[in-house]
Amino acid sequence: MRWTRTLVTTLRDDPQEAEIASHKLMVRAGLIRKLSGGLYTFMPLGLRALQKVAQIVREEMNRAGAQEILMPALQPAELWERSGRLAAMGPGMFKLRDRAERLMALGPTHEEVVTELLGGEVSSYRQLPCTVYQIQTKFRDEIRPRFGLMRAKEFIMKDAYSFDTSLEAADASYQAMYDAYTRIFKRCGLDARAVEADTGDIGGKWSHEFMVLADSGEDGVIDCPVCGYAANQERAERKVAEANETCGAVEEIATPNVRTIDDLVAFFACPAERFIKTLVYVADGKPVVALVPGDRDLNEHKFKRLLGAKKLELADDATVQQVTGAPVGFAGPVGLAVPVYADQSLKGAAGRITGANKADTHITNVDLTRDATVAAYEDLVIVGGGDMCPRCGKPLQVKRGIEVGHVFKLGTKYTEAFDAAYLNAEGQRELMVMGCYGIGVTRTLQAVIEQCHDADGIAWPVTVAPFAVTLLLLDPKDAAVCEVVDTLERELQAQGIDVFTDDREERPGVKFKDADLIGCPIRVVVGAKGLAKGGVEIKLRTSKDVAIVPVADAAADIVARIRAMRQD
RNA sequence: CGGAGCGUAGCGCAGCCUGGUAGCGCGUUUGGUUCGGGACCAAAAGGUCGAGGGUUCAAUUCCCUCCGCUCCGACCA
Repeated sequence: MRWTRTLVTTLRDDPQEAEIASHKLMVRAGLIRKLSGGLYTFMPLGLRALQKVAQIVREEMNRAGAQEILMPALQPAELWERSGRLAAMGPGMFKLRDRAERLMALGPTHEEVVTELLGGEVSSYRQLPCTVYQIQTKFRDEIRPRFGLMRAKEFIMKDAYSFDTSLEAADASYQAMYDAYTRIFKRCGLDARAVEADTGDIGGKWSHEFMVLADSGEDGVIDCPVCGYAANQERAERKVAEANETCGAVEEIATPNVRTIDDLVAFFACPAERFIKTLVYVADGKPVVALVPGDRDLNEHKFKRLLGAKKLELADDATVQQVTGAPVGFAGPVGLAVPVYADQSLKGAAGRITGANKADTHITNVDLTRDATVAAYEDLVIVGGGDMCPRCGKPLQVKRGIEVGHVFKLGTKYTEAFDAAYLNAEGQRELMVMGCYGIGVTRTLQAVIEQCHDADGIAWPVTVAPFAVTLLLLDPKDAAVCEVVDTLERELQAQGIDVFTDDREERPGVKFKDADLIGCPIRVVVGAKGLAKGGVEIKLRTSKDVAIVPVADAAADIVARIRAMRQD
């Protein structure tokens, strides 16, 4: 392909809207253009790279035995009512009405559609197991679209769904997808790892996320360097020792205007972990209280899961006043009429300081077991670096990660809602057991750039590069140079190699800079000077070495280099 | 939605505080000199100063409302 015949406009300056490297580079290299918040056009170079990623996904899905289908993005909302997710998704789902005023939705995911579909198609155990997938545009009315393609309102997802006769069989389907994911991210040149994850709204019991480690990642990843335990920070657990403390009688202390943990630390001259933070929440309309050590934050995901609540939010000031009888800042666990849950690290805690449920007052020498009624001691805090690994007890590390894929074991949550049953060998109806598996294809593309770039631009892995080769035509008016370029292009294309030729009337410096920015793995320079020195110049994007190769050997040399890169 | 900031030419920005209707760099067009790591000279095109309202003789500038965008939190591939 020739640059002068292609819509590729590179930018010298970083776009004002972009914050992270991959987003800046995608805009600067002319891969994407923004239409509006969270909505992007793929330009020719960006689309080529996207299609490379999609093709890798497709090949590995097929290899894992999944069948490609394509479901409608536009779906009747009634389907979502049946699964109960119309409410659960809430404003996160794009909704509209057709001319008959029927409520429709733009699919944010496809569990409902696929379960309805397979429920009708599968009637016998002989048809199982069955895994289907699609690569399709999804719509989510994100509260805050961010970082270009990382969190967009419209994005391309590969979603796969497995249907099995039993939990054991479903485990095998899950493992097949897990393995396929590992291969997909490796082939994309990504350093991705699977971590234990929270299941969120999709539901189900168990899930793994595939994380690309990057400082710009939106998720915290907890990682044990000793035993290999890895989990999303939302789910990560820790090992704690029980407190087993004792103390004297409770004492009231006047603490006018001392509300926050920082205030308390200053007032009592005592470390934050000696305080008990009392948090009032409202779970599905009912107030509940969570206790965590003063130096820790509550993990709302864990609390929500423990309560089995659909909705959990921090109580407003009026509710706090009602529950504790005191203004915000003086809540404590003693004498509350609502259920109280405490972090496991507070089991046996005594001699602690907490709110007195009375304005401008705290109490000391609190023994939780003696003075309060705690419904349960459970793991409730956000695990951080330095906490102990739940498996081996060694210190954990925190890293940042980009979630590029997620695999779930769903069980029968959806097959039950849609009565998706089959007849087993004994002729009895049984619900199919499901799994679902997503890859953010557009996000994966950006993650590749986030991981593969330097100060000069993108450094594509050969497997997803929009072109394997950029050919710089340095002297477009020199007939000999043009002929070499024509021949090389032909020879490489005959071998199935994508070549992007910079045939613009630009000075060499401009072409070098743009070639680095766009970042194709191999750069070939054809110019009068080079030819005089004996041939064309071949350089890898990731190396400084330049090889001068005779024109006659150039094509073979390039092909060999690409093969070598594909091997890695 | 809560908090912070921004909106001036295709892109990146200045001007606004202290009103007198716009300027710089990049890019684009034309001509010339250049030509191996983002050249130089000359000329030119390109702007409802986000939208609406208010104050004023006069608003890009001051005030109000709305819209859009970006960043920090809850959602997620």
